[in-house]
Amino acid sequence: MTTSSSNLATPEVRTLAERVFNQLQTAIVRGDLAPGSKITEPGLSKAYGISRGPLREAMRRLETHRLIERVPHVGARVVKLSMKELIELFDVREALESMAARLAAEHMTADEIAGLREVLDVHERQADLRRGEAYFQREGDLDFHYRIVQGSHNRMLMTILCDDLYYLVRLYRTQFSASGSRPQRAFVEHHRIVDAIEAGDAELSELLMRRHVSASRANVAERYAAILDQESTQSQ
Amino acid sequence: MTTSSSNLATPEVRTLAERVFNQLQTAIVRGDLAPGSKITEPGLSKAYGISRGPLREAMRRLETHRLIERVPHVGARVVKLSMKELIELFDVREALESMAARLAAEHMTADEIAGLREVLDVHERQADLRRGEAYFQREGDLDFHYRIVQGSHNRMLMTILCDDLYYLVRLYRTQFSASGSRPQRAFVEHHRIVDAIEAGDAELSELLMRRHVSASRANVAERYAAILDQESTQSQ
DNA sequence: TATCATTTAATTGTCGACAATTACCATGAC
DNA sequence: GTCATGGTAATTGTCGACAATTAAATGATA
Repeated sequence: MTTSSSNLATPEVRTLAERVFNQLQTAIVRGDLAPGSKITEPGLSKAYGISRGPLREAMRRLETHRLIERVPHVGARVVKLSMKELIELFDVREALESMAARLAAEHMTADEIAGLREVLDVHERQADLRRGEAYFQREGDLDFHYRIVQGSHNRMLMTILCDDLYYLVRLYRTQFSASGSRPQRAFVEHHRIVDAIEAGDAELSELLMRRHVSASRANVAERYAAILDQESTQSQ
Repeated sequence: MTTSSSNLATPEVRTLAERVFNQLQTAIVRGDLAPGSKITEPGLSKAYGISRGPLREAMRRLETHRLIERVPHVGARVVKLSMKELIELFDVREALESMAARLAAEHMTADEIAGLREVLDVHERQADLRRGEAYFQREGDLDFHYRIVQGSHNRMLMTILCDDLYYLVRLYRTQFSASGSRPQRAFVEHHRIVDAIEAGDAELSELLMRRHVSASRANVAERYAAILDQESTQSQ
């Protein structure tokens, strides 16, 4: 709905399970379903007006996307990212996205590169309009990374990153209410990455993307440490 | 059953769906269910003596592990790896396993390193016994990679590599009847990787593992090209 | 004979009910 | 007062049947 389109290619809802999966997925990412809260099959079944059959299928899909955690005979809970898991997520992203950047430099078409530059332009224009507001930038940032992964022309990479991990990235951004971290720096880095890709320099593209993700992780870790510090000072 | 234990930590079959999932998983990896063959819910339901409910759950788990492919309202087929997808798999492995090696060099405990060396010893002893036979070596090779991933202490990495991709690796080895490729080279590479990990040299561990996987991919690609060549000469 | 439309069979999607397991709560013993 | 034990309620796991969709088979027409 609010996404900048282009990437989210309407998952073709052909079945009840798919529809409810989408609804639940957005509900979790948006925070409507609180992290760590228990979700019960009869409850959701009534809430969404479907039987437990397709609902279980939707829940299993949520589980594979790591948005909920299920225990046999016990139940399911909405995932609650810890700092440790967040760092883990960044490490995996660093590995996969740097590889994606390398492959993108080798396989990306002229059209795809043009589209990538367009994303950067929109990105920058929004930055001029509203300096502080980083809401749209976040989606734009995701769109940028999204397109590079697609440019790798590696379907397995696309599945793991776009279908699995990026949901977690968005979930983290709502859970930690992560606001604009380091916009200007990210701009520059994005530009350099695109330059390297356009030049067909696989090695450089990989290196720059690796640094980019790594810097993002360091920034998040720093911010989180600050929050922890602040909380311990307040409460105790 | 035939695996060298240690890693495969008995998935605790607490439900029918889990049991059937394990049975189907081994059946697919062993090739009892032919690649590309269509599997039907009533068929499997009767074959395994369970209703379609838990069977569908098992099938969905197979789908998330990329062992079958499902199309809504149409059906499911056992996955059939193409050469393109195989290369994709290697690229993803290169990215993730090199990261795993880096993290292993930083976080692996002394006990874990000792276990790793033990695997190498067994590996080498078997190589002395039977030069040509590479059957056990393959499992040993997987065990080696498995332990390094676990040594990374990154749960997300472990899930993606061990729970998802390694099933595909084993499937590929049966589908392409990949026999011992380059045992002596792999030995040396394995040893050097462990040395780097033990020395705590993250950079070197990462580099060596990257080269190791990359060499493996090159080897597979070369062999496959040879097979294709041979087939085209024979049939046409 | 080839192509298209219609029918038909089979498979998947969905539903409601029953059984098994688990968690919670109350009661009682130490 | 704390811990163990039993019972009860709720949730998950499983099943069989019905509805919807798809693919194949049959027949009709150009």
